[in-house]
Amino acid sequence: MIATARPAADTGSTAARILDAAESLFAERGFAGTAVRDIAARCDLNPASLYNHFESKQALYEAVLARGLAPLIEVLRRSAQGDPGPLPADRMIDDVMTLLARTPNVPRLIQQEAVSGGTHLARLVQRWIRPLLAEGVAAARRETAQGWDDDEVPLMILAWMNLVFGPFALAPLLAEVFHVDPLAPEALDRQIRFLKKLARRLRAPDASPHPADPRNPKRTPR
Amino acid sequence: MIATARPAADTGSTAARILDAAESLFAERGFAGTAVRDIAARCDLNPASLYNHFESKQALYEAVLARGLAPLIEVLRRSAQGDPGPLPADRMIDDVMTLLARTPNVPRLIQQEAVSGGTHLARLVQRWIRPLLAEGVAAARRETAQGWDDDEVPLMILAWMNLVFGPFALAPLLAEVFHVDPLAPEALDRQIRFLKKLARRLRAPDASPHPADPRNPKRTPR
Amino acid sequence: MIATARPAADTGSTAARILDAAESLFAERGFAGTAVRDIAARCDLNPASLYNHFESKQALYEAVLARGLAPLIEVLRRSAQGDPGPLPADRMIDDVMTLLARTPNVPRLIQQEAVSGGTHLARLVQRWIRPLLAEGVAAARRETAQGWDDDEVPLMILAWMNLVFGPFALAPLLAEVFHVDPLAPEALDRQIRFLKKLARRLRAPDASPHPADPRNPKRTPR
Amino acid sequence: MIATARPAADTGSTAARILDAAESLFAERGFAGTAVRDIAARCDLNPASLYNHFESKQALYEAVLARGLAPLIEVLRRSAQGDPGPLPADRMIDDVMTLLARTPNVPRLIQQEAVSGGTHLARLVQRWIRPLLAEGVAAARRETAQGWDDDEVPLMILAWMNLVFGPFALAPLLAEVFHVDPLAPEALDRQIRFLKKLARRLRAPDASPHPADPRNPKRTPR
DNA sequence: GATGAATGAGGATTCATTCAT
DNA sequence: AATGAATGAATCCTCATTCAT
Repeated sequence: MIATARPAADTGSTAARILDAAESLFAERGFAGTAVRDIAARCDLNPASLYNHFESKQALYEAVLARGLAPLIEVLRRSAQGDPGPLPADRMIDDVMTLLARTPNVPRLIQQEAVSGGTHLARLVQRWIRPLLAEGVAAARRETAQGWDDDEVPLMILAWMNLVFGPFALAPLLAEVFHVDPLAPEALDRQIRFLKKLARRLRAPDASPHPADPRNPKRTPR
Repeated sequence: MIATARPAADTGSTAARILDAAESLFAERGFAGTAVRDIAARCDLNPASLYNHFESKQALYEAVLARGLAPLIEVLRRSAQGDPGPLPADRMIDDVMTLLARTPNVPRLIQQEAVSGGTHLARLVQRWIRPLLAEGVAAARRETAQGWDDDEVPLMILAWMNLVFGPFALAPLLAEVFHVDPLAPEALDRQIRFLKKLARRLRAPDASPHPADPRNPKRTPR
Repeated sequence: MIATARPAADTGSTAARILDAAESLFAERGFAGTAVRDIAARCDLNPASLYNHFESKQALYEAVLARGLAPLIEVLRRSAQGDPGPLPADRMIDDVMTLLARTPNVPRLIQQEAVSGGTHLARLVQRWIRPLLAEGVAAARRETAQGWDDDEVPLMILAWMNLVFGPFALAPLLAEVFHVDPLAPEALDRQIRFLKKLARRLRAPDASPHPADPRNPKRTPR
Repeated sequence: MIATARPAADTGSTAARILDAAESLFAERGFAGTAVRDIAARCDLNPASLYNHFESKQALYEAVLARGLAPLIEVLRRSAQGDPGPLPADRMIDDVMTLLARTPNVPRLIQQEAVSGGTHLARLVQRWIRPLLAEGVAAARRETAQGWDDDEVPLMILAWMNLVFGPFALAPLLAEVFHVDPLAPEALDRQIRFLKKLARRLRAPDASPHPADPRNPKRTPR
């Protein structure tokens, strides 16, 4: 099993309890795979009651996205706008990963939507992904400017999006493969350190790849 | 819309036509979101006919996975076992990306499953992901040995998995954001070149641009 | 058509209305032959509504059996435990037949199950038939002790089971053959009198069968 | 499990194999509960092939009934018409039971139909039950004439029908209850002896154990 | 005579949603 | 705000049957 975070807040309003239940289920099973009845069951509610708080399954889904994505954008914005400091990328990694550690369902929700390309996607992109990417572009330009062409920036953004979201989105798979919880604090710490190291290397100019490649000295022809 | 490849197969056997239709739909909408009726409609078949070829929706789904993943593992294996040559990672990137360009649904299928953590996941991992990772580990160890600790290897594998699958899996999102088909040949070429450059940099020692860099840069109080 | 009794119950709760509809249909057509949709139609309900009251067709079927068989067992028990009196069998026949006259579907349900030997049978036997037979055995032993061996008791029980249930279970056939309703009060009265007479004869020692057997001893002329 | 008889004849024509498979399945599960596909599977045939031999499921069902019932009527007729002998009922019991022992599915088929009262019933009655009863009436009149009123004859016929068919029809139930095969030779022998004893007693005048017996013995107040 | 593939009708059940209470 | 009951649409799947091979 995977740590699901956001544990105590659920004792709040009914709407919040519903959002929590819905978030985890949507993250697990996607929109189509989640039954309203199951959301209701998870917060000890009659399915009908749910409609006192949200107009429809669709509306609930969008509320879940909004609640999950707003803080992410906010963090990105603040992280990008703050005092650049010596290592802006490092701080951004820290900030974003720290946030995602508390809302690990968010990357899964995005991934689900991104893969699906359903009707929601256009809206998702318009309302959330674009602002999110805008922040990313600014940061990326500043950070990885060394040795990267302009038309490589989108690829770099996409790469970082995958590098950052991936470990969260694939958490169920990783848990199954390695039998450890990839969302445990120490695992996340390791991931953060790894990402920083990675960022450092990407910032560097290329290593002269194989000057006199000791690894495979004599290219034996076949 | 996104290029879906495998166009000519439609003229093949009925079973192949069903697999094609199912693959694209499962990739788009996931298992739960795909209706058997829609699969049938997409290959001009009565839903009942489908059951002459596959025992159930579940069995069809697994056949889709098998057909999609077997070549991927095969390519990885061959790419890893072949003559290493001077730049094994480059060749692997070439091989894998070339294959995925022809079967762009496969990464989406994996991503869908990986995120969901459903009942299928355990089987998927056991039968497909583990062999796939095994090949990856071998390659990664050889390639990225310079300057990476042993316990960073799994993270590196995961990172590459995300870097390689990501552009395919998120193709719908990218198409929505950039209004270009990320699976078009030139886009893929650019992606391949980008990944190779990335691999080269990761192979290099750190640029260590900030020699006196303490571990945690979050000094600046907010 | 055959009188189906239990007419007023329709005004009862929805669950009771469903049970009534299901009982008559299961009795008529058996479990497999009965469509949920038909049950729903018979009580002016949407098929889906039915699932608000019973978990499945199977569960509904079992509820029907329970409702029908519990009173039968109860009557048998009371009839057996009561003051034996001079003619216990007669009273038992009265009691059981009177009950069955009000729930004529019950013998048909049992017969359907008994003949089929399906999956339900084992449960039916365990929960209902065994207790039912237990009462029967006690009664039979007391009643028909005269002139019957111990190992004939099970056969006697079975015989009476057939004699008592048969007229109800075969009611549709009898109606078709004789063009009268075998469940009409006067028909049932005649049946009860017949069974009592039969019981009386079975209690007697054998008639010296054919003392000086001319083919047909005393052809009492008609 | 219950002995199903008719073992070797199946090596005959395909049609006979189909009839055998259909007979046992119809007896087990009734008409509605039996799938053509299952009949086909039981005789290692493609469902489509079945239609080379029978026009429809319905036609197959009727062929099964015809094949099963014709011998029964024939035996009854012969048994009734033959030299009456000293104990005509005994010989009839012998004949019928011996036949049914070889075709134990027949009583189950009749019972299934008789209970159901379906569309087939009318035809079944017209073509098979009436002739069958006609023979029965003749025999019954001759045999049990002593001490039975005219209007009791139908009841007597029905009673005997239940007594004779019951043990076969309820075989699955009996097997479940007593954990013995009620169709085993020794069980059938016992049954035959029991029926003969029963017939003898029914032929006798009442034991009239309670000379001053009021109609309703339920005197004892509770 | 046998079969694989195809199909319209119907099977039970689940779905999101509504509404009176 | 909460719920039990109701429902039309849709779910996956099975059915008896047909037909070209």
